[in-house]
Amino acid sequence: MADRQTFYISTAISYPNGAPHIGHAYEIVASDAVARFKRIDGFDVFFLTGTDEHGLKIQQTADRSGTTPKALVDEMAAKFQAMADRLDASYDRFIRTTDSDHLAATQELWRRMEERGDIYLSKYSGWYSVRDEAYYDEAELARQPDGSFRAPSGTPVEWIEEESYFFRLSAYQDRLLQHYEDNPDFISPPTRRNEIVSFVRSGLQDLSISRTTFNWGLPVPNDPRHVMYVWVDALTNYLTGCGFPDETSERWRYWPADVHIIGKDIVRFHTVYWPAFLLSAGLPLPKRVFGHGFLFNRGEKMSKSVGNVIDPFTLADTYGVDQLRYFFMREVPFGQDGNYSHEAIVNRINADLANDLGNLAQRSLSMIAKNCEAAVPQPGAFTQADQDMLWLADGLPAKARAAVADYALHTALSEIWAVVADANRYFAAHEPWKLRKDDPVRMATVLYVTAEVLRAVGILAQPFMPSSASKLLDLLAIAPEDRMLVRVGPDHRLVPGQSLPQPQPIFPRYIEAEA
RNA sequence: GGCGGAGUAGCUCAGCUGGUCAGAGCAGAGGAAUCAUAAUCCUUGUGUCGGGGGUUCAAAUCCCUCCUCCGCUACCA
Repeated sequence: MADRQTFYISTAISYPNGAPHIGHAYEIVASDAVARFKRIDGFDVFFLTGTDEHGLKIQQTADRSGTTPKALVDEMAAKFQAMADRLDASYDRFIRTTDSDHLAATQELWRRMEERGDIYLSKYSGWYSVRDEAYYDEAELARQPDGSFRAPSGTPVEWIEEESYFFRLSAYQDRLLQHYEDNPDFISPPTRRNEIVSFVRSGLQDLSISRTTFNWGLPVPNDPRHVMYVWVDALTNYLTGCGFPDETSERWRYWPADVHIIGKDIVRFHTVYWPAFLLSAGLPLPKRVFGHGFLFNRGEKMSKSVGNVIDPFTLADTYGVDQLRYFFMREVPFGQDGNYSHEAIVNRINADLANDLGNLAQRSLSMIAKNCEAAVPQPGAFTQADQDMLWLADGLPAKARAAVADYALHTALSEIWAVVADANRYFAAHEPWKLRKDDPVRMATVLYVTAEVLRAVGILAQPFMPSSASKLLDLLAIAPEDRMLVRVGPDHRLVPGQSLPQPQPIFPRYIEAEA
């Protein structure tokens, strides 16, 4: 156990200012698939997700709702966690930035950056729109006839000066560029890397990292007038999750993270600010940051006004958790934007799951149940065709590993389903239903080979569709300890004579409800 | 404006460092089979590989240019 290689993966922590939506669902499902994949590949995995609960907006929302920030985030965090559970996310910790150990971790990170001389007190000033709750650059403003300025949104702005602590981000430009250079995979996919490199090359300004205008946040060490602002607080969750600053914690072995899975909109914070903070604090940097794309509803961004906001719980209820997970990961190349629609989801469910895999399992296993005394058949000598089919299945772990190493989850699934398609062709070509009378040994061989393919596919499918894959492996009487990736292949074939349970359909077709 | 990415069959896209690269899946059409969740299998694409020019024996694949779309261009989580 202690010798196993660790793998630490995190999602971004969600800002629970509104209900969880499909974007949150997408991110956690994809991250979960990677976490599960690594587990069945023998890694000692730590999978972190959670909520980012401080900040002005939470405070304002709470004020508007006549509640307290803490009561609000307690309620909202529970929803996010419920979504993670509903989607079968196998997180090891659900972290909340209001957790007590997070205060200790964040203040310690602050102290270390301060010790390094990277934090100083100054004034944060700028054109502020009260109505937009945002600062604007002078270049963005429009001058009015009376000499005043307006924000791009048309709202009035005023010049505000506020005392703030700053982080000396400007000092890290060269070190960051060097790090990008030395670690080409640090930012993925490459298009995001290009953007960040270009951004950092253009020069970095110091970063305001505290606020005095609201108090729903973590206090700055030794200066409680200030709360830590946004990123110092939020990003540090990745350290808190594995025990920081207690380096004797049993979870500290997971740091540095192998990957932070995040949306493409927050790549900069994770690939510029975060590594700069860590460099300043003298901590190792995460190995990789992966910015995934967004899912759009028929090409349109979700918005309340358009009325196309979809509740992840409703999706799970409508299509099934595994079906939804499969769709997310198969339909859109991870890292790119994609679309979803009812038609597209139904098509995947019926074509890939029910027809290709579900039906293959059903047709082969029911023949075994009826003609092989409900036990793994005893195969005869393998022909070249049998051998070829088995080799294709045996090759899946290597292909899937390569794809997952690049976070190409859609490619991994594509490889797996290519073998499913091959198995359907193999099955049809050898017509075991005709062999039943004139060549039972040959029939048993074809059924055996098909079952072996199903075993491999079932093992490979676990990270993506945990409960369905588990059912499939149950139908093959595969013991829990035999469901690791290393069990795929010639050394651990199905044992002839092993009795099998009565086959059950695994992937039902999605039937359109009558209008 | 600057930097970067993309434009390939109806749809979604593979095609890395030039020579089976003109492809896959889905959708559509025809056929076969009946073990199976009316599932499966086989057959079927005359696409100017965004336009134009160039390099080369040979270019979606390299260079130039034009058109269109998209991302980033700092303190919003």
